[in-house]
Amino acid sequence: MAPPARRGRPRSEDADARILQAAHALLVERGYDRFAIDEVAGRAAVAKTTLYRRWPTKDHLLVALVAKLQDDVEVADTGNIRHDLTVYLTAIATGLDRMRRVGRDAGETDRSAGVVAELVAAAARHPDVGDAVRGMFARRNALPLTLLDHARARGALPAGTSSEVLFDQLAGALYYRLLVTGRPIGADYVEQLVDQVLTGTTATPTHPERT
Amino acid sequence: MAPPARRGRPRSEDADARILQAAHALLVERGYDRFAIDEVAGRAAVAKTTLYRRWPTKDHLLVALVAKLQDDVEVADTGNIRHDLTVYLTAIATGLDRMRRVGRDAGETDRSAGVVAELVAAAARHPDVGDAVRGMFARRNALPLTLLDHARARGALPAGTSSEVLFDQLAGALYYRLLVTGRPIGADYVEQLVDQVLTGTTATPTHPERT
Amino acid sequence: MAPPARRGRPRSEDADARILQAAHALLVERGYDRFAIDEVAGRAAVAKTTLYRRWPTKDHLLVALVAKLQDDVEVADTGNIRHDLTVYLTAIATGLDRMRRVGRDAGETDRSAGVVAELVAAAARHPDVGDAVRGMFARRNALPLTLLDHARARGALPAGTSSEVLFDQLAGALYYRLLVTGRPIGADYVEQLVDQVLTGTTATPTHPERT
Amino acid sequence: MAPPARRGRPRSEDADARILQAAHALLVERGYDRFAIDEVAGRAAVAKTTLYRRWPTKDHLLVALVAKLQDDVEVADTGNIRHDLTVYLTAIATGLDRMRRVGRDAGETDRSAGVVAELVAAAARHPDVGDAVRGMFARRNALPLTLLDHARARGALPAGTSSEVLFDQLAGALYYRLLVTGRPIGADYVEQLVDQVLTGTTATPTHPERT
DNA sequence: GAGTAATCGAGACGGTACGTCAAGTCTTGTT
DNA sequence: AACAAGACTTGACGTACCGTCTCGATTACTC
Repeated sequence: MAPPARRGRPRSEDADARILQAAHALLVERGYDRFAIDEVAGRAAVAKTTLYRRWPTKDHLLVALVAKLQDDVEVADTGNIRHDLTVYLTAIATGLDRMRRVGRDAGETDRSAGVVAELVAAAARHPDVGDAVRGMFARRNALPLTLLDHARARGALPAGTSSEVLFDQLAGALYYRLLVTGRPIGADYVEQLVDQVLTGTTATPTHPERT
Repeated sequence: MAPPARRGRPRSEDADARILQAAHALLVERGYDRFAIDEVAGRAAVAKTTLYRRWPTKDHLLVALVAKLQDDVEVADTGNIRHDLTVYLTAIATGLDRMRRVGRDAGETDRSAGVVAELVAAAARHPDVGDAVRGMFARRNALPLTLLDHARARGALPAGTSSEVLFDQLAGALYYRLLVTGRPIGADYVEQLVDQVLTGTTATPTHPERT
Repeated sequence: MAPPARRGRPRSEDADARILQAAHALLVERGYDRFAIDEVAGRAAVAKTTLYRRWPTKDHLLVALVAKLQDDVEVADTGNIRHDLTVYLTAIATGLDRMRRVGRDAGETDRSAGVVAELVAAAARHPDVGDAVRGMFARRNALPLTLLDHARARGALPAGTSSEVLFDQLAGALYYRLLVTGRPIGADYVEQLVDQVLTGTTATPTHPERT
Repeated sequence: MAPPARRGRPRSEDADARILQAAHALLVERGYDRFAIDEVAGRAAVAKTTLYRRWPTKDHLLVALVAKLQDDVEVADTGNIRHDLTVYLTAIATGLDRMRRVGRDAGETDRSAGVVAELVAAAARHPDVGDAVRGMFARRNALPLTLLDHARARGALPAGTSSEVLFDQLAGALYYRLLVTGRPIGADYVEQLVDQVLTGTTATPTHPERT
């Protein structure tokens, strides 16, 4: 079946691009508050109507933007769960760290959470934004979860372990640091975290692993 | 030493109380957006300036409010780390759950994070609010951390374990669920979480523990 | 030539009208202090921004309002300068007297200058308001000035007389009474004033005048 | 009779002086709006209470201040009315010109009326301020009025002339220029004004006068 | 010299309005 | 239809200044 023929002038894809680009620039410059839709439109040389036709809310635009920025983290299943997790979480941590700096002057050293926090708040404000955000995370975490499933299947994790809970422990620790305690999330932290989460669970691997 | 002589009319403690009370009521009724400073002042029968003299921002008021609401969670050190942690985390989870419902109609079932998310965002927006929030959490978490330290000291946790990282795994998982994935945080989840975190670590305790 | 193509939504003339009307009503009711922009907007059923887009200040609004209220005083050149001036000045005096009562309860007998004084003060505060006010008066006084010019041309005034200075004497006396001494400005006063100003000047008219 | 013995601490005359001085400085710097009582008190190193105990209102302070600034214009009765008036009015004009510049940057060329306009408006707002202002002017104008009376008595002015109306013509013209038309008030203007007012009236003097 | 009474400095307070800002909608004419 | 431009509604924000009040500390006069 043919798609229902659209009538009238088609939407400009160029506008989409310009808007997102302008929004990105502004977000980086200023952070989410002091981020005005009017100015995004202005910079994108686009009417506000055009913008609102695409994203009904400032928060919606934010999610769309973050979703686009979200570089797809590669997940390799090398068979060494400890190594694979470390790589994956380090990538996440790096991304978070980049975001937390958004909208702040270089010199500022406050350990704040920036855009991620606003994203979370936006998700809390609008149900549909929440759905979008959760969907984004679900898609993103699908691969690491199967990674854990595979590890358990081959005996690298105890049978009773829940992949989901295990992943909560890992990702949760990262976000907790970022959003709540504000403590730094360096490579050493990630390693220690993975170590400690897998301690005992991998103490008696069915298959030997390269450490 | 004499207390530094106060000059000028002292601040009305009554006003403080009335403001916080009004703010609390309004927050519960409406949630953080649709929570207007003007109205708080109005309900507290206080001039807006009086309010702003104390808290320069809506966000500042929020933190002050949450800090006051924060009922001190009791931590008992029974010697059974698994049990103590479960009790503690359950208390936290219950508190979070209560907060997430703030400002929503009873019927609403969206799994959103409400006030906590806004708190986190507020912390990200203003450095000083961030400091306050982090301080609040630090104070709150001090006791459970020593709990873990004691447990390790008596051999209930492996020597190499970092209390802090361990706590991140636990609290982090809770906040991650609340703020990011939005999945429910029931008693069963808390139990499974504690179990899994202590798995292996407590598999070979130096001292036997009363279950 | 084509009129410069208007872009965007045109300003609502309806809003203009409603604002001025509301402002007028409120000014008459209350006087210039106790005249709140918020309430003008409210009564006009217009957003405050809509009002501020047109007049950036309470003072600007006032001038615009007074300029509109300013009923054009008819000036007839009957050839009898004494008569014509008396008529004109009486009209002015009546207008001033009406304005001075604006915003006062009927019973109040204080001899104050009301709106005119505020208008003058507003002109002193903002350069652009001053320009507007001066322009308003210039337009208004143009006719009587030519009246005087004609009178001098036909010999009803001495050749050396400056119309402008003469007019200052007349109008000035009125405003001086209104704003400074606060003494009443009745029909008899106007007549005496005109008499005295023209005394001697018209003692030896070149052309006879009808009294 | 002895004055009723005052009880309690006497008012500090020093405070009076400091307040007026500070008010003067601030008025000159800023003009009447942007002239904040708080700042006057601050500069005078005086509590606001102390200030308000003396002048119940900003406007009252203004009048008191202007009254003090008002340098007493000398009036000499030389017998030459034209000359005496010119001298007197020139003094007034100079004073007005000084006041109109108050609170403006040197470069500003707008012809506005500054403090005088505010004084007039203040008089219009508060009845008692109005009384004070009118009293001030009455005292000030008493001498020139008797000057005119004397001139009429000795035949230098026609018998039917009203001194008051005549003075209105003179002073009125000055204030009209200052407050309404904003045109300059130079020495030449004053001379022309006096000339024109006395024209005809002094055309047939009983006693000859030195021109 | 111990009251008594008013003043003083400091600064919080209630109140009122101001002018601003940003979000999201609507109305033009144009493409 | 979508678009650019820009006016519109709504709602809140944070500020400014006024004039009042409440402290504790002075500073006189009086008894």
